[in-house]
Amino acid sequence: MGTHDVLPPESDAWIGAVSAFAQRAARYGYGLVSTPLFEHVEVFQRVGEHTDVIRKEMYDFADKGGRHIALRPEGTAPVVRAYVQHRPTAPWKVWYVAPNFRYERPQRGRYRQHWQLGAEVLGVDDPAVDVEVIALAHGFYRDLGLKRVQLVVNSMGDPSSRPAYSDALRRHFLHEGAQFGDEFLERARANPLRILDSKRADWQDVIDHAPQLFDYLSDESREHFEAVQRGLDALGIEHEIAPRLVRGFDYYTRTTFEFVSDALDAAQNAVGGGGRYDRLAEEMGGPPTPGIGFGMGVERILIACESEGVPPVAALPGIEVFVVDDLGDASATVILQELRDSGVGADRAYGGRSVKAQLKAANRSGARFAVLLFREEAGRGAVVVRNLVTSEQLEVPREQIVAWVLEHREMAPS
RNA sequence: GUGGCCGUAGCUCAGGUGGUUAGAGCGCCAGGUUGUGGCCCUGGAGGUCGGGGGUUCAAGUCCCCUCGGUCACCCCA
Repeated sequence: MGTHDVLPPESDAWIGAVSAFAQRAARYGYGLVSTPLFEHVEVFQRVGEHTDVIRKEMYDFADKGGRHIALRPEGTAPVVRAYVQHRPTAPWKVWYVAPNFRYERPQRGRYRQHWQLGAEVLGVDDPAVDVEVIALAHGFYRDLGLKRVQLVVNSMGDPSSRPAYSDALRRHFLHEGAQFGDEFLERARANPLRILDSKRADWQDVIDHAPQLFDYLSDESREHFEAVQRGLDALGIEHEIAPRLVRGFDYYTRTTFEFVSDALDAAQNAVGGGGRYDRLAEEMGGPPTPGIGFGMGVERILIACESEGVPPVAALPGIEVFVVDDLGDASATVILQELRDSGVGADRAYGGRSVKAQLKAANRSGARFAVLLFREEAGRGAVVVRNLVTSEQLEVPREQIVAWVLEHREMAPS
């Protein structure tokens, strides 16, 4: 099916990555937005009829009411739809973590269902927000400890400058690429920008000699792009200008960017990307509203983290105490609840197994202490505490066990 | 959508040219202490050999179909 499950303990890395992003996004004033897993297909068709995502990767179907539904293939369109629908006051700064679906053959770093972390800002045209959004993504990669992630940026121009460039490109490709067959010519006619980012070796020569987008930028777009670059420079964020970076969606205007990792193998090396989409809200029936955002693939980020040897760590309590029960009454249950209520990670074995087997489980749990409940000590109102690291053992009054653990949990390295 | 490789115990894998009860390591469970883990020793559980069909006296081993996984192309997160 091209889907996959995420199980413990690997899922700890997911919690680590998602919470790191949530923390950073919150520091920038972004709130969480959650949109449905599916939308009317029209919502996604705004991303561009000539894109692969729409042409061949849409996971769509008819529901029982005959509606044409599509599972979300990307994160921006639903967020813009929600903006148009609810009209929150600008600037609207939101982040999300959500599954995306694309009907394509899976391979390493590419899945039919994959998760994206992302952020969007609507209602602001200021290049400062372009810089902020890029800095947010950049900072997140740094939080994770990724060092082999590079930023590439480009400007797609605005609606006033794009048509002239598009025409020039089309003329170039139709003239120089006649030998490449129908697919090339069709793309050249319909959307010549789509050819620019092709990785096909036999097309490269013609692409290399294509007209440059920079030569067609309007003054406004040029100034905007330069302001973005100045902002990145001021933050010390290294970036490379990639004149042929056009990205996979047709809605982009002006700033586009992509983060690539050389820790990932060749083709699937993008760990995040995004750009400005100043016309999208209007195309969805809302007021003219500039917007910018990005999406990052969680699975790819985790592959990159693994490759760089920096797996994200979840800030969650581990098991500190393991209760070994030789009484068979409710004592273990009560002590466990007291410990857990007090903020202590505590676990037990089930099924009335032998003390030996329970201690084996205690050892496996990683707990530093075992609390053993025996009839003899219980008779004088006490329990046995065993340090599983040092094998030291002592008796502690039953009613003092939680206090004892709270007092000793920070001590002794385990 | 196109192409390559692969599918044997929970995991990683052995199982020349088809031939009696399909194996190993790790993991799991139990015992070696009457109430005690990690090391060690002993034993045990666990497998429709992905599924279906076919060839054959006989198939995990050959053929076909199918499902699944994986990698690559296109392109992207």
